[in-house]
Amino acid sequence: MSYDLILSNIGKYVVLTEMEVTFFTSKLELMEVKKKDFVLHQNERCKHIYFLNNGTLRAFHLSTEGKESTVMFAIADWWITDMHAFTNNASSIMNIMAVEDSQLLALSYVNLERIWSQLPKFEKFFRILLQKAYVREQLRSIQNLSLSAPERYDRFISKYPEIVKKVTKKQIASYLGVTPEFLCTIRAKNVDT
Amino acid sequence: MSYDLILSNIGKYVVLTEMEVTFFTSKLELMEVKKKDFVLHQNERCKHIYFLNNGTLRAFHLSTEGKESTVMFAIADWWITDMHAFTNNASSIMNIMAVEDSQLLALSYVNLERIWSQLPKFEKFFRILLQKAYVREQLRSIQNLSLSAPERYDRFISKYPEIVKKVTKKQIASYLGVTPEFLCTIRAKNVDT
DNA sequence: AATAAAAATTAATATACCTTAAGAATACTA
DNA sequence: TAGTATTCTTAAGGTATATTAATTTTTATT
Repeated sequence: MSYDLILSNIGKYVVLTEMEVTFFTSKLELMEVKKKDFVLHQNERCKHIYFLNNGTLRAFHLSTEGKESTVMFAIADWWITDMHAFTNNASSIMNIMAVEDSQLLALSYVNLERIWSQLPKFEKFFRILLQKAYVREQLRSIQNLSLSAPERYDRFISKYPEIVKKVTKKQIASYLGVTPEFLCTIRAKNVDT
Repeated sequence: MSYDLILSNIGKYVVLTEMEVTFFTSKLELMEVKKKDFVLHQNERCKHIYFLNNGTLRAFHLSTEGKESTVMFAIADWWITDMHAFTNNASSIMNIMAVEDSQLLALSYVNLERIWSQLPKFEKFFRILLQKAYVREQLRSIQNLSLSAPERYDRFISKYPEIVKKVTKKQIASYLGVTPEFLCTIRAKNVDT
């Protein structure tokens, strides 16, 4: 069933009653997207937060010069959205696109606010989710500042082996902040990978 | 009084009763630190989250090669901690040091858990706090990937003018991920700043 | 006020990473 | 299945930023 994964994801941090499960799942919309479909377009409103049942998504910022910067990848069991645009009803600074055919559960901000007000447990759950997201992003900043590109690549492949299987080298390069050509020379020197 | 600022900070997002204020403030410890005092040492446990009443703090990671990377600055009305170490009772990956004499309110994790369990409003407050921290950090990642050093410097001084007044150029350089020498040449070209 | 220490500046040289370009390998599409 | 587009790879040359070092300015200490 489509809700097993999301319920076990939430169940890691809070325990829900049957009624709470019913209320919560009634707010979810199941979505199927094809490879290369846009889940979110940059500069448009971001109405939903998405949970990945399966597949792979990529969030990327497109600069005025046409340069892509990958903000994050998401695979099964991950949540993804443009958090600023989502929580402030602002226009988004990133695109979210399917790397492969994917199945998502979408939750609108309007519904999330209803959930928060009726089920305070979800405030706790999202607090924990955001705590982990913040820690992850802060660690990324530290590593961007303190490590060379080859070191960042090594950490990436050992930290996210499942993502490495799904996305192109070019996309990894744009996450690490190097050109695909330079990532290639990095890999040529790493005899192993 | 020492609690005015923190209560107005919290009051922006949740409304507290008098009893809740009393309960919450009873968990805070007032601390005074002198310039260059360590509030947190890297590799040690991080027991507290800190709210700045006044002064300036800097969080920085020290690599094995001795290179400093500034993770964040905090001025009056900001919260600061090593979030990973704090929430997981893990050893910290950063130092937090006073840039100038500062007055802090410290809240231990043990007490924060008591507050969360007794006052669910504080789950909401921290959810919002973490949401903003995550968005800020994600934006920083995007800018590190997509902008040149001079552009990053321009954004920094226009986004954080109050911090610019308090910290050294060297510290700003280590936040931007450039050497102090290079920041200097950037500034020399910017006729204005 | 004098001295020491740290930060800021400037400049020469070095290097990590980028740009451009072209060919080879994979992956899509008709 | 061929044809086309995309990604990956390799290499030459270029640029942004680092390194080293020396000087000046600012800040801290006695």
